[in-house]
Amino acid sequence: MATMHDVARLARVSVSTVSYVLTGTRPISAATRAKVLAAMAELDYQPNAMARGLATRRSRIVGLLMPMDERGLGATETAFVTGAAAAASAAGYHLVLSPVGAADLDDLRRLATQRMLDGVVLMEVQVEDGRVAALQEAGVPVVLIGRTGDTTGLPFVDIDFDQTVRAAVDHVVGLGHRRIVYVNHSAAALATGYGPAVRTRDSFVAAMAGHGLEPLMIPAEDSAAGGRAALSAAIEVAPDLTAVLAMNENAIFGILAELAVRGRVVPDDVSVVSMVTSPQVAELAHPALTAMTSPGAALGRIAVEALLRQLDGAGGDLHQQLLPCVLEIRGSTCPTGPPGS
Amino acid sequence: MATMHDVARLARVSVSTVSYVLTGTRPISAATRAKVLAAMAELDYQPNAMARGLATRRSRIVGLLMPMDERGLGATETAFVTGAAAAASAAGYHLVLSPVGAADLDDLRRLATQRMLDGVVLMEVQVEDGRVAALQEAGVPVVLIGRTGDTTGLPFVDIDFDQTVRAAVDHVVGLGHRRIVYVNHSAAALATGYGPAVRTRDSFVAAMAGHGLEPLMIPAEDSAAGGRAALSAAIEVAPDLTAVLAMNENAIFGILAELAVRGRVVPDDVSVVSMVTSPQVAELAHPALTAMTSPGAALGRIAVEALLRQLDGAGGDLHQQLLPCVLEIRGSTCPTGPPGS
DNA sequence: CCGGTTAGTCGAAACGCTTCGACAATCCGA
DNA sequence: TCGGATTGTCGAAGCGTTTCGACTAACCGG
Repeated sequence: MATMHDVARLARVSVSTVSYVLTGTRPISAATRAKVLAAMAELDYQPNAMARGLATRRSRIVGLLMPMDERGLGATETAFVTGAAAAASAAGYHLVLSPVGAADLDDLRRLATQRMLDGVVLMEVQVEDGRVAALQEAGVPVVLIGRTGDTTGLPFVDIDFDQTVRAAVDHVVGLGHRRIVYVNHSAAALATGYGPAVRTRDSFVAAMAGHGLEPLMIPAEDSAAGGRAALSAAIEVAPDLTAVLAMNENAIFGILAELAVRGRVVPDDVSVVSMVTSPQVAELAHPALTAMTSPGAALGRIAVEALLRQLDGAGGDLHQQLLPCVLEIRGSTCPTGPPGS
Repeated sequence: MATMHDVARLARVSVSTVSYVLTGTRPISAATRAKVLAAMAELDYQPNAMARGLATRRSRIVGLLMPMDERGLGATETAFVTGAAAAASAAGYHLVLSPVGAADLDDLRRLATQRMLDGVVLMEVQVEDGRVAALQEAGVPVVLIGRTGDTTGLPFVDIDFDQTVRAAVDHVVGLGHRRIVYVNHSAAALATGYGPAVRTRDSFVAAMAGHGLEPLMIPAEDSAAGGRAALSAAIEVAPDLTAVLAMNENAIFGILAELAVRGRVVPDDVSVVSMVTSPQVAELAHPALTAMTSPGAALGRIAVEALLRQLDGAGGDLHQQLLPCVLEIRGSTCPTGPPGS
């Protein structure tokens, strides 16, 4: 635990000189710099992060705020986290994981006011999200993964759900499908204004309308059982369906199971596309799922990078970005049979 | 951003008095305490975490160190993370996620010497893991999730792989199966001494021997494709196999797919048990998988709690704990048919 | 009624860094 | 050759806490 004092003494310079060598804030002669660096190496010196943080009023820590209520994270959210952690670490920042729900605004405020976090990335953003305002009041820079209803002045990165839904719809319509059902997130998610749920619903309606088709959406709990129930419900309403798009990472396996039970084979009888999915998950099913593959880790990375840029004052332009999901055709979709067959 | 000075001035007491009210280190009269608390409330005061950290030499931050090389985290590891985050947060600590691989020991040393972390939880521990020594040299308290080969003096929490494997083997043997193959993690994981891989291998051999059966283990890459390949290999060696135990969370779906392709139905022809798995994943398959369900979040929680206890000096006893996986019988296992049929 | 605790408070010195103002020495163009 | 920049270094004042020693006033047993 050598301190700067020790280094200074050993190098026979003043403490401030050591500091300048470290931060490059002022010019230092090559000779002195060498002496100081040698002393540092000899003492195995590492600056004390707390002291530096106190003096600079910057902790070099950013927070990743996510509600951790229910069942933990899906594969997609996990990718955000790892992407964010990697980006932070690459920039010499630390990433703290704060399980602070949309509910406990007081916890959030406390967290924000402690000045331990230079900024935060907010995950699982609701269309109306009190956390954003709370953080802004506390003067903590924020970047959203996802977005609120009104995004004016708010930096965010999100999946381009509209593009995603349209691409998926276009894909199956292009294959000849007409009777298409969209299995969304849960009714509860829809009700609380969970962005991905409401946005995809709206886009689905619009996309189907664009093709002159009737939109049929069914919400599903985020579990295999939920998926089975949803598919049963869908078949009830539209026995003649030939394609299902599913948003819900876990539900989709239930959907496949229920289709199998009912003797409808994928993709011959029913085409299935998984909506915001990692390749690994898509490969789990058999046949492998045609999917809109999510930008995953990139989202987390970009969010953190935007946040750091904002911190480094470079600021200027507001970072608002939508990342597309890209269609990867695997084995779960195919053209409809000849009409009338 | 009120400071302690502001509070002190408003309450007409000295700074140290405010501090004593906050920390309870010295007796304070009820009247003064009330004044101080009122002032804090009025100013919306929150202690500055950095300053406190500097003065106390304790950051109230613990690290979760995990290599984030490959494909990110599986569902099981994700559960560790969320469990750890929740536990830290509940204790008023912060949890930083540090993607520091087993390789970059220098990064680790730097991290450790910065005194930003009061202690760390180490994930994905190898049987020989240089990180442990590096951290101990730096004087940073550690708790492992997993364990090294020699655990003397090292606090850890791990899954009881021996119990898990035995329970799974006993289950299928009890159902009448004799020709049983174990699909392990990848050959690479085995080679680098990844604990779960080597330990389950050994336990499997022992458990099978205990039943007078021949152990057959096949490594598999951690992907659906890996699982398919592994099952093909298994059938090559043991065409008459009737049960497969699989460790590999992703591979297992490949195994199921390959079985389906080969016309072997689960569970009638082949019983399958998934080895260290979350219920959600087990429910994804159809039929739902009989599985040894992993302690998941509990592991992360317990690790952090043990670490914090260690930090609070309570210390004393070394925390070494193995958590069992519990067998949950679902649809993927059943008794063998009548002999000779 | 007196010396010794104890309760309650204060001031000042850390903690380990950054940064500002000052100062000496060197440089350069006129 | 001189005066103003520039370069390189130092000392000291923070940053916002905790904590130690000291002090006062009240308390208590003998």
